[in-house]
Amino acid sequence: MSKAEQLEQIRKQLQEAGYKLTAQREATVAVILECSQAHLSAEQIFIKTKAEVPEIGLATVYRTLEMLTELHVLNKISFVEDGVTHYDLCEENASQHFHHHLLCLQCGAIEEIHEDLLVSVEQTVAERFSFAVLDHRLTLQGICANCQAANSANGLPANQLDPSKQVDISQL
Amino acid sequence: MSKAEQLEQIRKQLQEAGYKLTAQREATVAVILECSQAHLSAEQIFIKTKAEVPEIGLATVYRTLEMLTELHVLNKISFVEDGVTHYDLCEENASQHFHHHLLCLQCGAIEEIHEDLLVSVEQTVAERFSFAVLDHRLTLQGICANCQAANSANGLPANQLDPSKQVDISQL
DNA sequence: CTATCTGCAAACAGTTTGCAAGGTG
DNA sequence: CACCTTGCAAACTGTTTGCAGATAG
Repeated sequence: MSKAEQLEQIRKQLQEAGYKLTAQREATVAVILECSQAHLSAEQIFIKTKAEVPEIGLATVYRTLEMLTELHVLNKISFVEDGVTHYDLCEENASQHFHHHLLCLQCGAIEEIHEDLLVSVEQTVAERFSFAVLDHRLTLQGICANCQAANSANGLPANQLDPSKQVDISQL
Repeated sequence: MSKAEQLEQIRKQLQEAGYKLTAQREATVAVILECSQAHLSAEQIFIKTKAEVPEIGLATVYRTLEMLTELHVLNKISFVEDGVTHYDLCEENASQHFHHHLLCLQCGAIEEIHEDLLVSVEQTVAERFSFAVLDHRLTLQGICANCQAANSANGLPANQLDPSKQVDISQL
């Protein structure tokens, strides 16, 4: 599905839910689609949207994000426990199951995995704990391929954190 | 390992790291050990500690929690994206791998699973994405056994959320 | 005795809310 | 034209910090 189609679909969802189509909302949605891989925070979305629609206020962005979360267009997430909420675009298809994330502890990069790796895990839990699984949140923390290569090049163990290279993840 | 032994061990860790053993810190650690299953927030820990040591201040609790997190005695977590950090006691044994959580979306109960269910998942990711996994965060969201039973008793589908029973998870 | 630690209050950052003005359907 | 939506500023919440006095080692 193309960006334009996605935007059109979200627009329709808003309308069906009885919301009005304002310039601010469209611009916000456009920014979110544009940067869907970036896991932006509200503030970051605000700044990017303000570049398009300068008269927008931060409160409106928050209200729009809240709205989109209710409509299951977005998911709130926080990888780092720094009190900042980031927003993640939901998959457009039927599967309500949330995708997984790989968080590089060295460079802070976040990669998404869209295969569902937890089918058997969820089955195990359902059986062993009588727990009916509806969704999941999985983040694997480690070192991405790039940083492994960089570490090797510097004569360091590839699969161990290089503290000198480590960025402050809470700044992301 | 008993509570007393754990407390003793943490006390030793503090000392070795060059921290002083104050009454406030001991009381805070005691509360955390006491309620290790409850995933308390800083405020909740403060209230329980103040019951023991009334002259303690909230800032001290925050500073102690920060300290214990650095010493890898605690882990910061947030199941619900409400901006409140909760604290989770680390396993005392060698395995640095974080345990998993089952979050009941109906009653808000949180169960811990201490078996590592992700060995094969991590292997898959390592191979397919060249990602060196160091740790993980997994929360399975669904309906606990209790709520399933309650739903059944009320003639509702056991494995589907009963909205009328749903508590505000962000209040936990 | 000295460096660390404490409580308090003020400062902070992210988010939410009340309100009057503006815009959509 | 009625109601929704907006921007602004003020309020709020969880957390952090500066400081003078208290305290552990």
